[in-house]
Amino acid sequence: MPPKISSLTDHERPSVAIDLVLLTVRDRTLHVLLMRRPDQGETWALPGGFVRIADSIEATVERVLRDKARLPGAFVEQLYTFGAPDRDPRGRVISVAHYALAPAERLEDAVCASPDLTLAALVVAPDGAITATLPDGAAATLAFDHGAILAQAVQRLRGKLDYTAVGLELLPELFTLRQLQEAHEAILGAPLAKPAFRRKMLDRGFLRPTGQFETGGAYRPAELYTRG
Amino acid sequence: MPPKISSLTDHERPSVAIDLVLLTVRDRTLHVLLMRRPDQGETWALPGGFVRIADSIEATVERVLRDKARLPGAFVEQLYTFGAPDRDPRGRVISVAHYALAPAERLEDAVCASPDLTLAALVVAPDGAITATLPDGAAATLAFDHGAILAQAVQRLRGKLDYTAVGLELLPELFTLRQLQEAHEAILGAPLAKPAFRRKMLDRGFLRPTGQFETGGAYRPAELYTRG
DNA sequence: AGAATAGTGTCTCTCAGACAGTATCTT
DNA sequence: AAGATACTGTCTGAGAGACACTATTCT
Repeated sequence: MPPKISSLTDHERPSVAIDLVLLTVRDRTLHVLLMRRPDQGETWALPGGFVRIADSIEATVERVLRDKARLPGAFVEQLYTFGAPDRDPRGRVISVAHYALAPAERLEDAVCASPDLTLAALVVAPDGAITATLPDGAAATLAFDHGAILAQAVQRLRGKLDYTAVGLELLPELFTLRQLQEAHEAILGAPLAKPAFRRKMLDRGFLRPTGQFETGGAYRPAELYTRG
Repeated sequence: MPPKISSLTDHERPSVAIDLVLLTVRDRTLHVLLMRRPDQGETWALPGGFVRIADSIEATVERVLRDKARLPGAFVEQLYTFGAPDRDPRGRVISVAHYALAPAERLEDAVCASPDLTLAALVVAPDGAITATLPDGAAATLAFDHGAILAQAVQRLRGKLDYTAVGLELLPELFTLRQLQEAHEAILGAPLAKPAFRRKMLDRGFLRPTGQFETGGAYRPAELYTRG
């Protein structure tokens, strides 16, 4: 019997999980959805779940998105697979990390529906280190290597902003160019020039004007756009 | 006992493997290292191996690189994790795919040392589909989902060419700008303008002139550069 | 001398950043 | 009318592509 086949049956196998970095923008600040971990003291964790033997990775992500974050159908992309032998003290767990984006309202609904969820603001230090700040102002202690996963998700998102329409996933159906620019600025942590931002977005054809305008504002209403 | 803990012990666990897309440039064409699979008929596969329970993913990659491809220390980066339940007919195997780059000479040495290895040229069809062509001119039949893994590796490499010095990994210690340009052109499948290419490479500081010149050429010798 | 390639100078076009200006809405 | 914001026109500088030119080596 060739050794390759025997490896399938003989060797002890690790558990495989997925973890989800669910990001949104609220109050001009990037936020992440965290779950309370009662078994780990006052630490917080990214929503996650084990990959069952008959499920694909994508199906597992969708299940976690539905059951733990109550956000089926959000934008998701695979991020990186973390497999250090000691990353989870409970045993050997390899985690296929994903990041997901959703409008703030949808995440707020999810947080209201479950007392174990919270939205933590991401504060970027001058040296680039990221701190997740809980609503009470305290810094969240993250379980396992979830801090590293979070940092990598933010980095990936920043890189994708330049050449994709990924920022649109953070906004509701109809939005103004100012909202989109504020979302970009929140992710990049730096201000952007308005005229250049407008031209770039419109020239690329990622969005389409609707002819409708925002209401309720104190000043001149801006036009509403949608994905196009 | 909370359900999270029980998942670690109760559930049936998948096998986890790594697969390696080992790329190089030879004769102005991108090539990939393939292994013969006697148990799968006349099909070819990417070098790979199972992640042992106490090994990290990186250690597994290094082991495969050393034992199967005989190329320790090559440039490697994680690519994507493939986890469709039916991707391997022998059982449930989740594969963390990586891609690696090495100079052609080093890969040719590895191929000479092992009769189960070959270098297949990657021919890109007008529609973008990639065919691995064996030295005898026949198209290689790839095992499992290795065709999809290969395609994704090429796509990632193309994207990285623009903003990183990743092309240098494909060349020997000393190289000319023409060699570097030919490597880029082989990966992109399109010709590049010489002056623009020179300026970009030199301005970015990725490489450093050595003052030495190539020898044995039929015409004017070009200066040799190295990483810097 | 001629051929082939190495390497450079210059023009243009595109695009991002910056600034200032005009337009339109609310109070 | 005043004030605030939406939206636009224009200048400038950086960088890529195209082209032509000079430089150097071998036959």
